[in-house]
Amino acid sequence: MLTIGKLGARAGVKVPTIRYYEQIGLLAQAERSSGNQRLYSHKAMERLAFIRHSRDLGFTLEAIRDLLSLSDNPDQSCAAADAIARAQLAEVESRLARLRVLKAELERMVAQCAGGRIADCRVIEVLGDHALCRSDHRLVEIET
Amino acid sequence: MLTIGKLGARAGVKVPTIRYYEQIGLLAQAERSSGNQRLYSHKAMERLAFIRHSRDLGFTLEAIRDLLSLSDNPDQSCAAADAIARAQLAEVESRLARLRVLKAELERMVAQCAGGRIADCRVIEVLGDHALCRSDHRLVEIET
DNA sequence: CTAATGTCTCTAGCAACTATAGGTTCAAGG
DNA sequence: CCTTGAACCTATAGTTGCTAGAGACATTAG
Repeated sequence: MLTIGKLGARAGVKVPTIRYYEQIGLLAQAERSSGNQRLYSHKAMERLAFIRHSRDLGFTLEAIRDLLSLSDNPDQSCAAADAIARAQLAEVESRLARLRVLKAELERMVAQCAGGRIADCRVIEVLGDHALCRSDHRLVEIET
Repeated sequence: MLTIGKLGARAGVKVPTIRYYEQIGLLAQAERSSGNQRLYSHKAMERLAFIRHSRDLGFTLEAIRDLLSLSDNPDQSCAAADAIARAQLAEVESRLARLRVLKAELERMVAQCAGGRIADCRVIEVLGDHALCRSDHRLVEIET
């Protein structure tokens, strides 16, 4: 059995984060030692590694909660797990698209800054007037 | 003069968000009507548009605070504004790089799922075992 | 045995909003 | 002129995913 510190070191998760996961019910309440310290089995470590890995891949804790409950029922269809992963992929793709536009805009802003005074600076100008942007990186429509 | 609702509609910012910006001092306290309702000038709208646009481009409120104080003092050098934009660009580039790795990993995961039972599900399996991943996306920070 | 480290609980804080409750003001229809 | 309903007001609490701190108890190395 592992103490919480060793578990954290092994799974790459900070100790308060493990306690937080237990608090929100993502991890079951850990066994306790005679001195009331948490003790973890190898199985608990696998579960934590699963969570850690999913977080690395950008899944929300809510999605991970669903994925965990799926993996606890191995006889169900995996369509639900597949759907969660696909949704995450779509989310990542949309973020990528938006960031690419943003990067182009920032590069343009930086390239055009001639190093003069603020009054001439395109950074301020571009940020103050959306019409000066080449592309529409806005996420929400403006109502007039 | 615009009421807060019209200002929000025009600038594409929700009403509580505008009040929040005032509360944290990003916007000055608005003038009030005889009935104590906030009233905004065209100038206030430009400032809000500047904030909105900067948020769209991924600047934090702290960076925006700096940019605003720069644009309020137009006779300074624009080196500071340029530095903020450059830092933002570097941040965006690193986020892009990380998201590209995630996307590849998610695509691989989803593509391998044969659609059977959870017990055979590649998605669950990969999430549980980082060694099945092609890239070490774990070394990068989680912010996406 | 003692000192250092690890662990415990509890509370509060972070960004950047968003939501709710309970009240006031304003503009338009009858 | 009056009423209705939308828009406004304040204040507080909730969101996500942790992180930090305080003060007390447990364990371990020397």
